[in-house]
Amino acid sequence: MSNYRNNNTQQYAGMFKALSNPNRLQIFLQLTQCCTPGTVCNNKDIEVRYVGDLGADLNVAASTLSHHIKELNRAGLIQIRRSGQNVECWIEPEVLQKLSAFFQAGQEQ
Amino acid sequence: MSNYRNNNTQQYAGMFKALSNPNRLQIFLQLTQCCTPGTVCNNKDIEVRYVGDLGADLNVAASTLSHHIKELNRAGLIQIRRSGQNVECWIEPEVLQKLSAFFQAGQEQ
DNA sequence: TCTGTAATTCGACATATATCGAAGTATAGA
DNA sequence: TCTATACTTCGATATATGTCGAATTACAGA
Repeated sequence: MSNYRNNNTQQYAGMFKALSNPNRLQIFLQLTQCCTPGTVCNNKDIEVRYVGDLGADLNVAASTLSHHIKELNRAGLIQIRRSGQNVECWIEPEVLQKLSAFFQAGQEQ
Repeated sequence: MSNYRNNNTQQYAGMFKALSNPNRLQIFLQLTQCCTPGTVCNNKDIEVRYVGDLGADLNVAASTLSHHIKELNRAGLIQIRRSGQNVECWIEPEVLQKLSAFFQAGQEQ
């Protein structure tokens, strides 16, 4: 047993732990939605959202939201960057590719 | 926001929670390995293992192993069936497809 | 029926986590 | 410099989780 997945068990377990909380999963899913309803999608754009917006329909305290953002970032799932008063969040496409491939690896043989 | 992923947030969060424990993730990964080292793979076979074997290199008590198997099953990630003294475990291929697609959905647009 | 192996259930316990509110920091704008 | 907004940090707390060992159940074989 020694393929790339088994060598990174801790890392993946950390990602899944971050996604195991329904509120965090919602935040993550919002960041995977590439365009706001009614607009045209553009392949090349990476969707960026502000922390505050991500928590808008989540019904948690600001401090809790901040905590969740930090956890997602720590797990390597999202990137964050301050922009004035706001903090921008986004997902690097490689993260989604990596996770998708993780579950495909078992199917291909 | 209303695609198939967002409508099943709880279900997916449950799966990720099950995979968030390193020992459970190891068990899951073992079940995705379709053939034992040195043998020839066969597409058509679903890999089945006994509970005891899955815990062989895990260093947890039998009761803990049993608990983890139950959690994985409860999350819908693995199937179990008693076979004599042993209990067989396996992953339905659709589960892997579903999880892989979950992370692909954000990339395709 | 007895024995041994495989697995589960149960109760206990230490640790981790989700959440909150209060207080603090960072930034923009008047 | 003052104020408002966005976000973070901190401490507290209730709840969930991972783990164990002991006891129990399921089954196979002598």
